[in-house]
Amino acid sequence: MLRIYNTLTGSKESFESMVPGKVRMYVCGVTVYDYCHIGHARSALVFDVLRRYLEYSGFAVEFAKNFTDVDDKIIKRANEQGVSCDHITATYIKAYYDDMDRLGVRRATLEPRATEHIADIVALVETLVAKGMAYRVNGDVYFQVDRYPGYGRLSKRKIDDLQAGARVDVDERKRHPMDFALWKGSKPGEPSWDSPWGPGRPGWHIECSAMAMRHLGETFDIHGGGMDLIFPHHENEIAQSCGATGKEFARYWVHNGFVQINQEKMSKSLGNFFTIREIFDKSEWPDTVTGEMLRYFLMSTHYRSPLDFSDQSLAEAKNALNGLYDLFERLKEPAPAHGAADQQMREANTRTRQAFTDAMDDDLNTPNAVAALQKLRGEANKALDAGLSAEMRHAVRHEFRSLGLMLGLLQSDDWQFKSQPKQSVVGTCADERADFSDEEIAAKIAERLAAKQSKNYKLADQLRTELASQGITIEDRPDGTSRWKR
RNA sequence: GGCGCCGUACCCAAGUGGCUAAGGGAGCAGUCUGCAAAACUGCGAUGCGGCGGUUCGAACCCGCCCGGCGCCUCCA
Repeated sequence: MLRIYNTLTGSKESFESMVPGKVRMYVCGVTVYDYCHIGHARSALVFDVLRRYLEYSGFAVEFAKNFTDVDDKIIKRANEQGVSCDHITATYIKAYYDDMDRLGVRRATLEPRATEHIADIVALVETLVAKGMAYRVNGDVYFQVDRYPGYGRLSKRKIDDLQAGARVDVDERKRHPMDFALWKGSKPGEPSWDSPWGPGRPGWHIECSAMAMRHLGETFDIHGGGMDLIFPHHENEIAQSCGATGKEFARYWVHNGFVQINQEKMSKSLGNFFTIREIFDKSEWPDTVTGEMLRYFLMSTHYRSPLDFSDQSLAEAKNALNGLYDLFERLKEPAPAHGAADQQMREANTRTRQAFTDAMDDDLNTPNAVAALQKLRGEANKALDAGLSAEMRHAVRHEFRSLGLMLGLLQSDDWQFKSQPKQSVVGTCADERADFSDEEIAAKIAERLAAKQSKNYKLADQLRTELASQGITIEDRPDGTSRWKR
């Protein structure tokens, strides 16, 4: 039974879906005006894992993740580049998919866009106006926060405590400083749609309410996003949604913590952010390996804690994964029909699955879940020393694959091969390395093997040194063959 | 000013009242190896920012202090 931290109540609660066997969740996606950074990756991954775990737990998951494709920032970016808003959004939606695919983030079952739901949005705003919860100022429509008595219950704030205008000028036309735009009259040249209040476009918060209600119903199970969305975005979603329907909006509010750089929030204003593609481009490993490194890294800290990104932590994730994949290689070796350690291994598998699901049930405690996998690695290696049958070896690999699937890890069959660094393409270093083709390396290795067999170790070592000078490392295997990597 | 979070070994990171404080990385030692590399095995905090308090018992609860951070504005 999953227990999950609900921001609304401030405590871990047993998760019970409204409809048995079915979960409906909505996660705030991205505003498509720029490339995604690691913070976006973390959020996407957290909810990808939540979705995977719910599915493992037997739920059919209806998962909506939106694209905000009409917004001030998009308009600004389009004007800067002298292109249309459509061009901007198309560009960054494509980039988003590229990034998410490399991270192994599964597509949501529904991916609504704000511009495709203008009619829903207008209808929702009309309802709020009719109920007296929203008012018109020229071509704009504002939500009046003091008409919704529950305002502040998600972010635990009182309206009076909010220092409106502390860092931004208050719009004098608003009745209360915290009132927010549901509909914005548009200026010439901006994207606009007809409405009862004249040509305009949606405010930021209303699209999520409209799309969630359209696709998941007026009340649904889980609503998620980054911590920073708690206020004002999600607070406002609740106000306008509950205000319109008189029903609860989402039942469980789930928020992930930030990615930081040197203990500080990563943000564009501080200029200390890394885009996802930047990490892949800079990585010396192939994309599949880099993607798994990132996933492992992001899973090794609890989703609600802040997490510090660095090259070192990424390298540690790589090394930790190496240990797992090395075990998988060992498991592939020829094995007897019966093993002395089969029984204890079987028990270890069972124990691990229990520990893993216990960890996941406890508010998605992925660090503990990963620890359970690592513990099984040690047990499997010891069992291997004591003797494991072919069947049991297969069962162990299957256990890792099955549990790893919930985290999107450990699915590769040829990681060792793939984890050779990708070939450099530019720079003097690469030019030197390009001296040896794969064929030449193979020839050198064969030559060295022959030298070894005739116990001409001097020559063998000389060949190894020669290859090492080109950045090629040789590993001898027990059967006398050698493998190499750059 | 309001609301909130964090401080656990060299580094990362679980644990939040009671068996020997998970797990990973690094390091060190050993096994294997012609020598290496890789791998495997072993070792590692009498203590959980500090000081008090509650309790039979606290890393975990309470208070104060020190240090760091977030939200209150667009932000994952």
